[in-house]
Amino acid sequence: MGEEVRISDYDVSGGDDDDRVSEWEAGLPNVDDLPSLSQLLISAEMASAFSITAAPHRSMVDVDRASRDTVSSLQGQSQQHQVNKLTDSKSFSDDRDEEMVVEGEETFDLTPDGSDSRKLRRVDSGGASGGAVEDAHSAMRADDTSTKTLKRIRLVWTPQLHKRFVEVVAHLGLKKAVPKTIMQMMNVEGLSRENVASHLQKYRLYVKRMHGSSNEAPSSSDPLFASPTVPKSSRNSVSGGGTVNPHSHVPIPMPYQPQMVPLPYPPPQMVPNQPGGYHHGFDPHSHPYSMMMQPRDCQIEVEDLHFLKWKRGEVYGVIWEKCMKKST
DNA sequence: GGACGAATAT
DNA sequence: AATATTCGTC
Repeated sequence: MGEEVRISDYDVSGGDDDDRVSEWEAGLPNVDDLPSLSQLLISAEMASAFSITAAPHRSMVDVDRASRDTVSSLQGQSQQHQVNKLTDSKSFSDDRDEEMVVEGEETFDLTPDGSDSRKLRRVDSGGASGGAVEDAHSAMRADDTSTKTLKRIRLVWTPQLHKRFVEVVAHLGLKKAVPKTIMQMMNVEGLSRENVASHLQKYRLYVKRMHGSSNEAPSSSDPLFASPTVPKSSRNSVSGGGTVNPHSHVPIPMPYQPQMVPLPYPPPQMVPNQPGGYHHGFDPHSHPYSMMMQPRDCQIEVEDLHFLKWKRGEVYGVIWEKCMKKST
């Protein structure tokens, strides 16, 4: 349902764009209607009062260059921007007890330019050199599917991203949690299997390490471990609701800052990065896999997971939840 | 040949 | 330390 929208959003086939461009151009004001760029729009007094100086004259070349710079910088920054946005937005966590307000449309997007970036990587392992510099025009063209010269930039696993990762791994169980599956279930645009594999490797090491040291809560040594979730009890079979998730291991979170704000799974989403036939991210009807751990506050651990059904970006129901007081 | 996971590189 | 890349294996 949402998929078609996404697909059209990322449609890069030329025809439609041409129409829209000409439509857009038709709506532009006539040259005669536009004031000269050099024309003063405010009085001289006003200008001096606000220390406004006249902008230097700009030629078409300057304007063109500036717009290219803007485009290329946007392409370069968009990923970091997205990541930062995720990091910043929820800093004021207000924990709701019931009534988890979740914006179903919230979506991760790590794609630098909104188009297929998964294939961008190492197009030129040996050659390297002026890829990004080369043809500015091709960079501006909407159809970038052939010019994959952008290098995938280093992914930062924000607490939000990691949280979703942990949720998915917990849902799958450590056995079925393999990179590709995780990647698909995380449903994050621009997230590659390699990204997940690397993170998963670290995660497994962490789990192993935690398993060895019988005690949970590394406490003082690792302040980042102030995780609100439950590392222990991954062994005991899940009480209540058993059928839905046979392996509802309580996830062992990695040392990241606690994330109190529930970050919902977005509705299944077309991942434009996926090659060819992959567009079925996940079917929400047959797989109500969305779940989240939502610690209320520091005193409460979440024993089991909250499973939510998603449909058209809305929560249909909480299947179960179970919390338990921390014994301290 | 693709996916996985461990080893290794950055 | 975190993440990416390589490489042997299935």
